[in-house]
Amino acid sequence: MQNVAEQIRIISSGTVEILPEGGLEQRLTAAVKTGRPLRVKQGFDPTAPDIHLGHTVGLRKLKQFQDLGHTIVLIVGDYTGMVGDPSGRSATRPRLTEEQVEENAQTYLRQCFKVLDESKTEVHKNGEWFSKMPFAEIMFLASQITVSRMLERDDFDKRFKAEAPISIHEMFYPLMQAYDSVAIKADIEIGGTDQKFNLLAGRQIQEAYKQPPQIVLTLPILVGTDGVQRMSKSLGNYIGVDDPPNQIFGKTMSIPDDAIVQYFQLATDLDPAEVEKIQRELEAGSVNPMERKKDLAETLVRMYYDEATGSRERDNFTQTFSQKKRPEKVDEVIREKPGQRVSVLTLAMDSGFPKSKGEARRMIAQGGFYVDDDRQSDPFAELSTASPLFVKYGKKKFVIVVYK
RNA sequence: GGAGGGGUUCCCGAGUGGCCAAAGGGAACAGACUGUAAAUCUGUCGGCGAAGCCUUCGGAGGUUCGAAUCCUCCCCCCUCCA
Repeated sequence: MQNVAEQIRIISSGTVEILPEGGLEQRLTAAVKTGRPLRVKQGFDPTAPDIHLGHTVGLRKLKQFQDLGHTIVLIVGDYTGMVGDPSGRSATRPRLTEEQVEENAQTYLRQCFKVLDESKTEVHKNGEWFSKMPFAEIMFLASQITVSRMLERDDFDKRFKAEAPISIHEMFYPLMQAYDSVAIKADIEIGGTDQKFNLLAGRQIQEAYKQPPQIVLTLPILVGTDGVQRMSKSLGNYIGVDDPPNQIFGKTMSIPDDAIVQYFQLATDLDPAEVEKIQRELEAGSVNPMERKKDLAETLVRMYYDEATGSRERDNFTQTFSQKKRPEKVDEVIREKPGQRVSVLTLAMDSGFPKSKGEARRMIAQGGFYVDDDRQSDPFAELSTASPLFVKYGKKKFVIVVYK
């Protein structure tokens, strides 16, 4: 295990807050002295099984802990998932079946292990303890926190002031998450800044159970591809670690230029000094943001695939969108068609892209439909079906239609 | 239990008898431009066709020449009082 100062340097990089001050140093010192690694916890809801770059901010922090020899404990919130973290608009979530939870958890974990080392990760479902918890215990838990304290939590506070409904069971969410820390004897829990309240509740509940309160470490929230709202699956502005390489590359290219630096900071392993350099370049306008964004996109593809794929996607993107040439790989569809000719409109439909004929007509009318690199603006023009037709529908959709 | 408010096209949200396939915004998509699937500007944005027609405004009925708009019943959501 490395010396304490070095560990602190690594761990605290990129964090927003570490509470309480000095607590981390104490724990690490004790860990080094006794040779007992720290238990570092993070939980997740099994409701949305796809992890995206936003999640990787935390996961990459966990990986750092792991590399320093500490133990990572992931909590699958099958019971907390029944409540749903009350941050969204809907207070209650549909209850998932056990199989769904299991399936989501497996998918989720598989993706987590694109970042974390599976062999050094401990995984628990919180149903392990909550399914057996007697009511008396629940009452004890609930007695540890007051309503007014609960109302300090940002979203409760807002909803309370707005006279929006807050269900009692929602207030159990922080308590449950807190109890998870008791159950697994967490030394540290990490989460996004939005998790601060829940993380601190963990400290309080651990004390009630006569455990040393965990260190709380918060991390910045990554913005989504829209550059405004937090990255989330439900907002549809996410880049998933399971996305195919061209998607990771393309979606990254679609983030606003302003977000480039933040992505480098939070989603890649690029040295902070390098990131600063990029920031200065961009601010000074001495570099084309597109180039830096391509660097970013390539880096991300490399992280979740490999080096060759990264540079291949870069070339492919440049070729397809800057030079408007055909992409490297184009799928083929085969259609039955008697006779030698098809109308442009039929071909558009046969490409499989339009949701309706109206949409296809619009696309053609707007000049977004190409066959063999020629723009087709007349839906009734006829084309020969003798050879395969290379179809470009809009700017991102390509296919080769073969008639037989 | 009582009183009141509400359910509109992907989302938010206007519309209270015909001019409504339904304002406005967002998202999305296309085009132009460009240094990008950035930004900006313009356009499109229920379905099928040439004009026109068909389906849509929580559900089922009804009034009317005509309803998202009025009536009846039902379902769901929210707020307040108790």
